[in-house]
Amino acid sequence: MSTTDPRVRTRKAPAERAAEILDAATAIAREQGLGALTLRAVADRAGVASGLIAHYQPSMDDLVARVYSDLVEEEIREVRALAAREASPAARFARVLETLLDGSREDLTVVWVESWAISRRNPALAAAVRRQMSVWQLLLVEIADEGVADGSFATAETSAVAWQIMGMVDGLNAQSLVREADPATAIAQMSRAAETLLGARPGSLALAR
Amino acid sequence: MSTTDPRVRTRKAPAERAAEILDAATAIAREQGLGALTLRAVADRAGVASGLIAHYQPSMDDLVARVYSDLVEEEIREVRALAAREASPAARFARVLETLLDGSREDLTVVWVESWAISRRNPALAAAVRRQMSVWQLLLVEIADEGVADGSFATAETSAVAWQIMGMVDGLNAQSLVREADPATAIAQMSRAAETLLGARPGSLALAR
DNA sequence: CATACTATTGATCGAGCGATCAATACGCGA
DNA sequence: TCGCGTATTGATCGCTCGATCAATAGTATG
Repeated sequence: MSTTDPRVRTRKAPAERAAEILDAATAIAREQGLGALTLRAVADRAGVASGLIAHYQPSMDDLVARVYSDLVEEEIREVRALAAREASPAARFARVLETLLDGSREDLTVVWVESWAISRRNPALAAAVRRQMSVWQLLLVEIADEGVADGSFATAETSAVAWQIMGMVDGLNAQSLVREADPATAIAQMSRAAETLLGARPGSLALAR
Repeated sequence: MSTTDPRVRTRKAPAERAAEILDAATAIAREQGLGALTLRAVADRAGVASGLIAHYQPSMDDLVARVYSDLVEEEIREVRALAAREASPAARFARVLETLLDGSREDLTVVWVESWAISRRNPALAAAVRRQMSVWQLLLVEIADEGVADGSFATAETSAVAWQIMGMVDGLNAQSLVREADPATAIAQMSRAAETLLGARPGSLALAR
């Protein structure tokens, strides 16, 4: 029987290795949340020694912030793309609410909720959270402004309304982590609430099925 | 110069000591959140050896869950008392929303947000969170039912509406930890949204100032 | 006053964390 | 093909965590 030899080293281009490490970290965050992002966990997942992680990512705090940003950025891009396929501002807004609340993104909700707590002791993450919240809000403001422009919404405060709706959605998702609830009900109620805040015609944010 | 003698032991009645430890733990949670609740931190705060904490609280997970429950229970009691002073169901509901969103309970919001994240690795806390969420929801349902009974609200779904409003409020509070916002705006918008969901007359949940 | 009970102490264990670093060996350019 | 640069390894440090436990000393009881 052969003793387990020291690991065969495979030497890769720095950029390639860095990407692998980031991929491994991202996968862990998706599956187990940001709290599971430890030096050794990432090393195991990437199949390298722990020291190599530190070589490419001198600070774990920064890595956590980076992974968080990448994940949320991708989510925003996806949601934006889904919204863009709808014909009207009202339909776009409705699609965003539905996509965020349909329960299909639980892994991201875990990341999101953990980010609030971890931010308190990770300044880099705190900054990233603030940044990505602004990006989210901007997406909602854009659609809201379009709705105001074409007359389907009526509010002078799209910015404040966007923040409000965003907070509400986040809370409902966080709640869904603890208590299983029917997504359809949450979507329907959130849509009605959004209609009120946006000054949209009642029912105009209900999903056409 | 005298060497620092071993600590003078003060022996107290078990019930008294247990209460002191719980008080120390509660104070830490209020000031620094549930994440700061460590064996040694509680021992320092209570002025006793670390081993004594373990003597009275064999599991830190349980202590965290207990402290969480106590804090939330007290908050619910306070909010309930404030609501009870209002004359009508609509005024009571409005008072609850205002109290929860006026930004004066940031320490509890930190506890609340951390509880979601820590629950994922602390089953006792997870159970406590579910339990207290139900208590919160029950308070809202009670007021909502009273409103339906006296005709000021019109919805067949007070239970679902209560869950929804609770989630929304939690999300807005969590958001306020990261982004400073005007509480008055959040309260006004949340009230309008709640009117829609409860089937209340527009403006009936606005605060009488 | 003597004794037994137990509240209390503080050292200790094992685990996990981020970070550091000397040693090693891979692979490209000369 | 050789040698150098550096990617990579894995041991190690210092720290904090929850938990455990033998030793100690208050206090009540007889």
